[in-house]
Amino acid sequence: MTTHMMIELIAVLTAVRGDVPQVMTIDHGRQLPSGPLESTHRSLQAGVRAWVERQTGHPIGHVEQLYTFADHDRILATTQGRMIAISYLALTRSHAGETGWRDWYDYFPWENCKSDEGRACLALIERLLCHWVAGMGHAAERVRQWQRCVSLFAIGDMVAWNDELVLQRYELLYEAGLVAEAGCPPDRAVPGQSMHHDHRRILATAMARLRARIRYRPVVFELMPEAFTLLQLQRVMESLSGVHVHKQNFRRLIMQQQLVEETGEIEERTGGRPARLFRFCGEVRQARQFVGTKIPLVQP
Amino acid sequence: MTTHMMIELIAVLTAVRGDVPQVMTIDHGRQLPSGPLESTHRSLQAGVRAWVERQTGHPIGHVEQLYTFADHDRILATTQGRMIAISYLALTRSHAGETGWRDWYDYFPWENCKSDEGRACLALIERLLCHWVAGMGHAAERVRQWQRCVSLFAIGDMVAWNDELVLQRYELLYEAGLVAEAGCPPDRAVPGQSMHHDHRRILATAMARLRARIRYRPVVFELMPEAFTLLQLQRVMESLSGVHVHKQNFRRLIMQQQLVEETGEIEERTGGRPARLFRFCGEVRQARQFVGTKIPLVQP
DNA sequence: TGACTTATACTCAATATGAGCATAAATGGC
DNA sequence: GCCATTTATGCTCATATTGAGTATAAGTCA
Repeated sequence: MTTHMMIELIAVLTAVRGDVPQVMTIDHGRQLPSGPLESTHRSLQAGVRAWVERQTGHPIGHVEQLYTFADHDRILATTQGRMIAISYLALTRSHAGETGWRDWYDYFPWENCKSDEGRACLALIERLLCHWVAGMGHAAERVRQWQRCVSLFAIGDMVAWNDELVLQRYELLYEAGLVAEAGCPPDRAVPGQSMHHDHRRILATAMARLRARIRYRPVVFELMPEAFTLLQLQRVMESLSGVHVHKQNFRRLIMQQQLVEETGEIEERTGGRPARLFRFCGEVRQARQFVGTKIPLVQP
Repeated sequence: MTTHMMIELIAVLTAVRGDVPQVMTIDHGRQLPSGPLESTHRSLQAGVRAWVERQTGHPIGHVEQLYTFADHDRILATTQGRMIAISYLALTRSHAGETGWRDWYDYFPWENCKSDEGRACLALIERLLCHWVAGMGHAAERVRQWQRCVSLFAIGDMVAWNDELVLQRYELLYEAGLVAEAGCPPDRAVPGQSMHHDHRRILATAMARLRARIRYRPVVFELMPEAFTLLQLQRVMESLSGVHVHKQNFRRLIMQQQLVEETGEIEERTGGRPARLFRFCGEVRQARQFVGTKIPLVQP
């Protein structure tokens, strides 16, 4: 029953610099930081928290378990034991130019529908998937997989783009052999940097989870500075979700939910009319942290 | 690095009998079924699936990872190694009177707000929590914890009942020392059967996850028979979520989403006017399984 | 000064939602 | 057969939410 096992903790540590969501990496952006579970850790959560805070020197806000993997890829070559990886999403406030931070969308350019680069990448993916489906033997399978492509990548305006399907889209590209991790030669692969092992997959899981969370829970504020303007908040939401937001409606929803309160200060350097600064009213809402945020995310 | 470890898989296997959600247990309802991870399993998910199907003889529909625990409670006494438990939610269609099945609400009577028993239990909990809070030293702490009680148990109509907060409510009762698992003597505990280890906590996690899932994904149908009337579907949704639904609005939403199609058959034995039978159109929707269901859940 | 930027307030139509009314079609009791 | 009761099903209506636009304020920069 008791066999040789290694438990590995993998952290997707995320922060936002300017408006750009970033992830902490090691090995020149090829891997996520990871470490073994130590017996001194009171719990898994405590283990991740302590270890990440020691590594980066930053206090961590939100920490959340993502997924536990134990696939055959993860069988250790050296011992006859198995490798179990428990992945976590951790949010931290800011960082002053330390190394290791990479942009989310270096790995998933197609997830950034806001940018021209993202849209170009999506157009390319559409062509490649079309080609992939066309090469299938059975007609029924062709139809089924094309349906899947259409709904995941919102091809042809039949369905709306769903920003939370990051993992499903990556898995489709993997199945279609369009990413380097699936053994695809770099010149045929879709744009986007690959990672070692299944780390890009784990990053996709984290992105999907965070995109889902910011919709219903006030976790964005873990990534914001103490005081911020409503446009700054909107820009962070947009860059995390990868889609545009209607500015006036965004303000309306934030205000009417009383998630934030005015600091009384004014931000002068907006490039236009000065803006009021806000802070998250976490104290009031800490006890009733279950009410949920609603953010209007729309198409470009 | 490589230490003695035991990986345990714990399954919350759920089915619905009549209108009643049930969970598979062992040890006279005191434990959830669990087994060690075997090296023959290709992946964790495959391991759970194979093992549960072998144990029950039923095919499993939806399988979903819940959470991985490694707290100090779980350190093995016999060896110096650590115990890791990976919990799963699994859904199966029906069962013909096998042993081991228990009602959800035997463990969590307060989660069933539909029933008189549930409402009575909630009234009792309100009194007990009030007493717990009153005994606190600091006034600030009293206010904070009472806020928490109010929002979790929807005390005094200030906030609406949120059916997805099963885990948070259980944790509050645990902290308040009102459940047997927290060392509370049975005569002082809140109604509801306790379980060994942290198994009731894991069940709470599963219930919360399933309540959240049925709102946005068409997983209810994994629990339904092949053909069903709309009222049967509604009753299952209500019993899973524990709250009432407006019948006409429920039908409207189900129909307009085209989740189901008529079988052409008629169910005569409704106790009133015969009802049309429906089936889930899974074939059509399998490819675009990401659209999401919307179910109107309201208060009694 | 005028073009441009951002901030902020307000309006309006389309849609979604919650709640109810009305009618249809079966049952069982008398 | 008649009537109370049960469930099924179709339809209406007020209200809330949402998407999208207009209008105005108050800065910057050339």
